[in-house]
Amino acid sequence: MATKDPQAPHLARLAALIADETRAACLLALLDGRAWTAGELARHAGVAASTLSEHLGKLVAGGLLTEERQGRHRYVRLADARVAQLVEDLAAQVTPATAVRPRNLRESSAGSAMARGRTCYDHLAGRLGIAVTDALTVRGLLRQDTGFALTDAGLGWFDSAGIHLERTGRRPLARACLDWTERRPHLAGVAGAALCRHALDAGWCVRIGSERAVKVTPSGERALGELLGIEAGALW
Amino acid sequence: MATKDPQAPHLARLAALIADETRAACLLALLDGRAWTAGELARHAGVAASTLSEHLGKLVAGGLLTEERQGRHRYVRLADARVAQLVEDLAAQVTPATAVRPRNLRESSAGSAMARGRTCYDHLAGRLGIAVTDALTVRGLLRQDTGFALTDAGLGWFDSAGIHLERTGRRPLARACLDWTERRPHLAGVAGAALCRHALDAGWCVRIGSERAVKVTPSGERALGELLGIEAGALW
DNA sequence: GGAACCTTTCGGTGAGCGCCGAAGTGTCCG
DNA sequence: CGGACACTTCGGCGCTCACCGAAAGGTTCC
Repeated sequence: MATKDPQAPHLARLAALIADETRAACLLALLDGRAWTAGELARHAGVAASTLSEHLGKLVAGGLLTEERQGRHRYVRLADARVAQLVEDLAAQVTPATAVRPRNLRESSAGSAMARGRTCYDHLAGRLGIAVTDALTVRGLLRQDTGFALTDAGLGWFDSAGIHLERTGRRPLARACLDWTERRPHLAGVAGAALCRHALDAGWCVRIGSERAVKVTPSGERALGELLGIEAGALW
Repeated sequence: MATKDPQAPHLARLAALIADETRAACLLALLDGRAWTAGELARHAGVAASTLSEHLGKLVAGGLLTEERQGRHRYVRLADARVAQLVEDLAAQVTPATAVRPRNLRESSAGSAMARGRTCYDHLAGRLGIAVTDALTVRGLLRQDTGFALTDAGLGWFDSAGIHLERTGRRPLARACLDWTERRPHLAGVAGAALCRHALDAGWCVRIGSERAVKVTPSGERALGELLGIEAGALW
């Protein structure tokens, strides 16, 4: 019959971009939301620079990455929030099935820093992200029982905290993103991104090293306690 | 360095399952939410039965499909709503980039029936799905401006319409699913599934042939008009 | 201009995988 | 019991693609 859905080739091509271990490692690394150079990614993935260059060509051509050339460097980042969401969703689908266990102390401590707090593209994740999401929920600022949306009180909270929510085109104000360490949804979307940016700008938390992991500062603990009633214990 | 994210191999393996055109065609066909036999899928995809058998083995082993043997038939369906969502999300990512245009009259009329109304795994999609979602929104039953969630009035509406919403484990009551013909979100999740099931049970709409497409019946037009104020014109 | 550096292009190699047809297993039905 | 049917297993073929090293193209800095 060979009817086949006309979407099938396109779907397969998109999945094929992610179906290579080296490219997958690049996409996961780029989930930190920042731009990496081709060389950094090559070292991270453990392949020759020439090999990685070809991979980047495919990912850019496929629309998953955007590039920005600066001098002799090629900076590359995830194309947009939709791509980030896609990679997150795929990663979340995979984690429950085959639990990722650390094999040595180094991985273990790096893993626990990631589990404590990290960025997930442009919003907060890990126990930190969950703590914030839960605090918003119990205070009636975020509604999770019938879906996932900010309440009117929630809009007011962002306003009074001085965090501006730009109602841009298609991106939803609030969206659930499945946390792959906590296995529960945390806040993403415009509000999640704005909150994360504010947290970094205001020094509530800082990045650890050059990875995705973040840690809460003393002033951040104070701010989260005052604004959301989060106790320091919830962040460990 | 060869550090690499430990998730990378798993992510790549999952994507590889979808990265084959024949398997992608199967997954898209199975988006109708029903169980297909191996033979049906082989004919649909245009490959030998032996080839398809191997594909099904991989998809089942990978957790994307579940199988149910009945006599000499092997029935197979999407494993759960999460898998369906994943396939939908990938398909939605692909469609905007390369617009799928019908090439002949047959595809075109089949396409327009699909565009008018169809099921998307277990909920309504196409102009029908959008019309329902919009009607819920303008009546204050569904909130889309700050996320995507039913309102308290919305819970009451479902109750008074006699549609029971089972608050099961992890699945959200309401979730946005991007419609790939309308390019806008429609209602998915527990509420979307319950509404679709009720619409089929109550004869509001019926399936066309053996595909995903559905059409609204005269009694369905009446019911949608009375319960949600949807005019018949919005369904064409 | 020359040296160091990042990236890209190119040829060649090897492994993986989708495909088929033929043969085998199991089920249903007359 | 025997034939039709649905599916699976197996061997073999051919293509795709990730990988590398060597060489070339640009950029920056001295």
